[in-house]
Amino acid sequence: MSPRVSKEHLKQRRADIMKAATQVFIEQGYEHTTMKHVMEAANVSRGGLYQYFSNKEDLFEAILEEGLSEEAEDTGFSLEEAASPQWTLLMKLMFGEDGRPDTNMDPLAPSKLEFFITGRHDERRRTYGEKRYEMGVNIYDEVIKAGQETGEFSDRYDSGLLARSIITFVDGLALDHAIQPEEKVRLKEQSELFVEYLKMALDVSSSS
Amino acid sequence: MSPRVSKEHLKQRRADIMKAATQVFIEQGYEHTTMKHVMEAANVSRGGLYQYFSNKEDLFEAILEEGLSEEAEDTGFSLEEAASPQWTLLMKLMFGEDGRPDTNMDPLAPSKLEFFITGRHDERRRTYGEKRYEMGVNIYDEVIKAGQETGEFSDRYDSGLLARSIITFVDGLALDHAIQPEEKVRLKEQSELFVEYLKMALDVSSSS
Amino acid sequence: MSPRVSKEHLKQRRADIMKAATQVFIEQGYEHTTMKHVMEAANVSRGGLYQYFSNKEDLFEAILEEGLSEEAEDTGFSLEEAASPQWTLLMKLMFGEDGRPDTNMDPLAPSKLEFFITGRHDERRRTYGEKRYEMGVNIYDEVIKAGQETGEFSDRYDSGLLARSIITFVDGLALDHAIQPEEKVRLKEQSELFVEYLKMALDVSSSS
Amino acid sequence: MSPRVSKEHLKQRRADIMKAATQVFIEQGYEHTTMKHVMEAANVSRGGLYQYFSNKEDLFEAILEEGLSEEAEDTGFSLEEAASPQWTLLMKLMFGEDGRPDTNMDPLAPSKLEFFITGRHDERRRTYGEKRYEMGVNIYDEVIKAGQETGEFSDRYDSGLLARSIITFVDGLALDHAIQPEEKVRLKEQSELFVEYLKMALDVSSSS
DNA sequence: CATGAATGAGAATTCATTCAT
DNA sequence: CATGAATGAATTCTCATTCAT
Repeated sequence: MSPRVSKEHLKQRRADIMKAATQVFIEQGYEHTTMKHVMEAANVSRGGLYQYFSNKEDLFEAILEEGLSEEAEDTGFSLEEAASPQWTLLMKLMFGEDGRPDTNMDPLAPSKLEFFITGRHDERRRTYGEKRYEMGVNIYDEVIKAGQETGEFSDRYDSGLLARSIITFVDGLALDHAIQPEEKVRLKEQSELFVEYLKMALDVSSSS
Repeated sequence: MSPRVSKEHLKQRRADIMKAATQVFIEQGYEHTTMKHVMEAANVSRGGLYQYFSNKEDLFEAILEEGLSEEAEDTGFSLEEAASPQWTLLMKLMFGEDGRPDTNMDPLAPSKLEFFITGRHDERRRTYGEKRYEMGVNIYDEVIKAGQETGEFSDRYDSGLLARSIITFVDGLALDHAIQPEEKVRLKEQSELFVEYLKMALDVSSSS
Repeated sequence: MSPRVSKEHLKQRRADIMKAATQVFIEQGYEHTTMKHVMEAANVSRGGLYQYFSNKEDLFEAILEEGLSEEAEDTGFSLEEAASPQWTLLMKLMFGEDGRPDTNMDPLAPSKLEFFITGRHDERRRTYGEKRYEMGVNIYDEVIKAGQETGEFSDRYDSGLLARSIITFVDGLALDHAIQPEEKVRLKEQSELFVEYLKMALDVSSSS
Repeated sequence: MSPRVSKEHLKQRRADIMKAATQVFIEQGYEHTTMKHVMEAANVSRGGLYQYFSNKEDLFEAILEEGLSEEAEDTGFSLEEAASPQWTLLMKLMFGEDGRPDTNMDPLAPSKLEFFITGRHDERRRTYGEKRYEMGVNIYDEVIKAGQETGEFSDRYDSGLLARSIITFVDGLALDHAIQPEEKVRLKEQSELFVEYLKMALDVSSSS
């Protein structure tokens, strides 16, 4: 009656496939990745792969969701550090735990962009993309709003709009970096510049 | 046996195909457009199409180039309006002839992003993309540098970096707008906000 | 190490699977039914299913056999009602216990037709189909022959041929009904008409 | 401007493919025939085949339609032979030009049955099947009705019902013959018997 | 030059069946 | 016996590109 292979094992297998697939997506991009690539990278048979994911889209979305929940964990953590100023929070949100602009980018980002951009005419994908966009906006919006309420930030600009501009910046950077080599885009410097933009818009003192 | 069809005619035919193809690319996106779509839209036979463009990539690049030269014309025009302040020029560069943020976007932009992003692992396409990026940076760079030299702009920030941040913003906006409906992205407001960022960074007085 | 599960239990399980499978076959047809459908309907694991039936064909044949033996029981019963005229018997054979044309059809009939017709090039299936056909012919043949011998029926036509024409009619009706809605085929009326044909051919007085 | 290959050639190619496909369908049946079989039999490449027929269903329907129009031609011919009694017409309709029961059957008939029976849950196919059934009924109905009006036939039974019984018989015979060898079904004799049924039902004198 | 039929590589997906646990 | 993960053969369909006419 009990399953031959433990639930753990199943989860593990699934996770393994996703891990291998992630690598493939990073290397080949979303469109150019075929299920065969994944099969080979994950060392699964065709049928085996389809047992876990019913198609490429499904597989990719699973990877996206995973990324999301990981982020959420990280973020959740951050938000608990209650006392810290909203500005610190904002920086952590944008640049990860150390809150400093750096040279790292999510290596899957280009494929994500691909996924959403090539699927922009697909109802399902579009909706999904919008949901994600909204979530992204909301996270930043809340932090900014909080800062504006406590007076830490100027409320000269609408928090939602500022939040959107952050997303725009992040997406634009991901896009450019997907195509240009790092040194052309100047990832870190641009990030620093954008932080300056934000400081000015929020009246955050430079010393922060 | 002189050519049956004049060079003019050929040029015209080519232009017609490009025009029709542009529409198709706008509607279907780059990846999802097939040569058949183009054939039908342009009313050319398969062979005919391949006579003018040896493949889809070639066709799309021709359209890109055309767009570039048109822009260049526009820009060239602007640059001749010598006396105007660089700020005005900058705005015209970003938002077109009237120099004001608006709701319009290049309708082909999403497909362009697609083209470069799905082709990021292709040597040829990548190089081409880099060239375009560089050109974009240069145009903005020059205007900003000019403004900084005349003292119209503060030189607190590196002109190349500022130029890049404009590109990042424009690309990010195009990307988000490709996926989200206009009202979610708030195209115009974001543009206005970004202009504020720039004003602050360049010390341009708000009255401009 | 006595068997953990009683023979009874096994039989029951088998019967349950067959019952569930029958439903599936009725709803989906033979070809379109997959073992997965059956698994789910019967609440058996894949392996479990294959323990009882080594493949889809096997499973379907089991169902067919069951149907046959049930019919045989019914028929056997009928035959024991010795005194009744052969005509009554014939009608019971064709239309069930009440011996009257009606609107009911074996809901599995379409799938049976499918089974035999798609498998007509398969040696095994073909042989099986022939056996069944022969059995069907024989049953009717015997009754008609009996009637002819007692003088109840005219012997103008060969009993085997008449028997075959009954099968042809029944099969034809099943086939048409499988595809057409009842009202198009006029199941009951056609049956009544066919009974008239038979009466005429057998010289059975209309009052019967 | 003018097509390289004449329209004739095209039509010919299409006809050739259909002819080859018909053979394959006859030999393998509808379900078991794959596009690859057809490709090989017709000596077309995959793409070539799909240029003419967008899938197996489409191909088969084309063959069906062709058969229909051929029949219609034949029938049209028959109907013009005005003076002949309706009975003769009826026999020609059932058994072809010579109007006599024989041993021939449409070799594609089994596949047709397959097509409709396996597709009985498909909206499109079902509708198509119903249309064909109706057409078949109508043809017989009209002839019978005509005969009844001129008094050539008894009008004891409803012409529509008689027409249906003919279809039922024809379908039943096709079905049984698809599975049984000819000698088991006794094609010719059954046909003769059915003609007797009809004669009795229509009061057609035996000498006809 | 133009035409469009033909090609065929490749991608996705489905399912019956096996087999280690 | 039971389980269900794994397998892989088979099939459908798409499309960029070529090439004979």
